[in-house]
Amino acid sequence: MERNQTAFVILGILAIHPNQSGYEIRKTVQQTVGFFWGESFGQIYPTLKRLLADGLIIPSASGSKTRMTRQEYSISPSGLLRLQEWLAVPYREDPPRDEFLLKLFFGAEVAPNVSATHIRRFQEQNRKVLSTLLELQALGRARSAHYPGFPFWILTLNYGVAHLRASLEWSENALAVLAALETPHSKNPHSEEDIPGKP
Amino acid sequence: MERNQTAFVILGILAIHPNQSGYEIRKTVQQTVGFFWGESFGQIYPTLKRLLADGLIIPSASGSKTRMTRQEYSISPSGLLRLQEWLAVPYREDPPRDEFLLKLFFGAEVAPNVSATHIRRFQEQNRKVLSTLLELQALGRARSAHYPGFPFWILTLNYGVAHLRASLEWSENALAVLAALETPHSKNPHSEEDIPGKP
DNA sequence: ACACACATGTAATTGGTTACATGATTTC
DNA sequence: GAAATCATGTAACCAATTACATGTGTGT
Repeated sequence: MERNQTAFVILGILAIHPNQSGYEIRKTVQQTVGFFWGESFGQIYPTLKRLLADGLIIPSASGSKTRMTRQEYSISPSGLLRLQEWLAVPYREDPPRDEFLLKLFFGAEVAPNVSATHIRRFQEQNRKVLSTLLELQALGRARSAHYPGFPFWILTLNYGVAHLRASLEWSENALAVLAALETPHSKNPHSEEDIPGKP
Repeated sequence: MERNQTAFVILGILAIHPNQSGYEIRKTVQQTVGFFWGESFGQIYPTLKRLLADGLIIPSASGSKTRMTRQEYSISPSGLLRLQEWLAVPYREDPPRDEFLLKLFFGAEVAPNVSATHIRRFQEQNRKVLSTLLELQALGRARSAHYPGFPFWILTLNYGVAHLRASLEWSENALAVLAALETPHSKNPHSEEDIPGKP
């Protein structure tokens, strides 16, 4: 019945790195799985309470870092079991919704330049994320290679990198197609561009 | 202020192909943008009513197909304007949430085989979708090449195909990595259980 | 003194799925 | 006459975001 995925993100993060506060958990999420998963405080804090009530996490006194008002948590044995249970269940694929592709799909209703603008933004965004992932990869190899989770982290990073590269390659071609749409072959004496469409 | 994306999907679909009922719209959505966008009846029918009340779509008598109880709609001039307006606005990127990657990321908490099972399922699923997209591509070239939207439809299909191929390539490698994890550095059947790399 | 990051929480809203309820038409 | 598909809607529920509210510690 458990649909609240936030609970499992928290459990998983605490399994890797215990003694974290809600604030820290969120930061960790952003820094590790951020490129394919997001969590908001409005979700984290209530879930933390529920996990505590269910005995899946346990409070741990803030040992050292700061003496600020904060509550740290660690995963409990039953929490780990719960996490492992969930990990064994087939992932559910939620209906994808990609607004970028949707706007592109309806591109014929507006000037080609509108779609080109979306694609250029998409390109920039992907380049940015790609560079941070590559940094993460380098950093990870230097810092986390001894963790048991390391091979899995690299796998997800590779996935991200592969998809970002596919996106970037695709967008080069897409921009070329749109440019050809804007300059129809007959009107312009200087243009001999043939449309990319590779077989 | 308009956050309800369903409205724009409907508008866009009706712009391409008028005189469709709610039922048909959903089918069209599935058959065209289905691989990156989903809509449920619970969302479509109320939205249809709202669009009608706002004058963005107009009822059209069911002309021919069947004489069943149904209401067909077409996009109105103001609806088309509204759609074009929306298309010009930068797409918003919703926080991605990929449960498959999340489970893989936490893979060290369970036996490698658990993750391998997820990946194999992922692989199968991707292969299926890839083959339907390739079919769609062929069908599209035969049937819809004369539509003004055609180049844009092809673009989104190409995007899908590129990503699915990236996923499939990645998963081959991922399975190899996991297999290597299960059999620690031993190509030799007579290998002794040796050091799991602790410096 | 001020800004910024740390830190925790609640309330309102919403976008969306799922299940429920109902019935007509076609096809085997 | 049973099953599948066509067809329309509502109600319950829920996960999640956003905005709001409040306060502490650190560095400049």
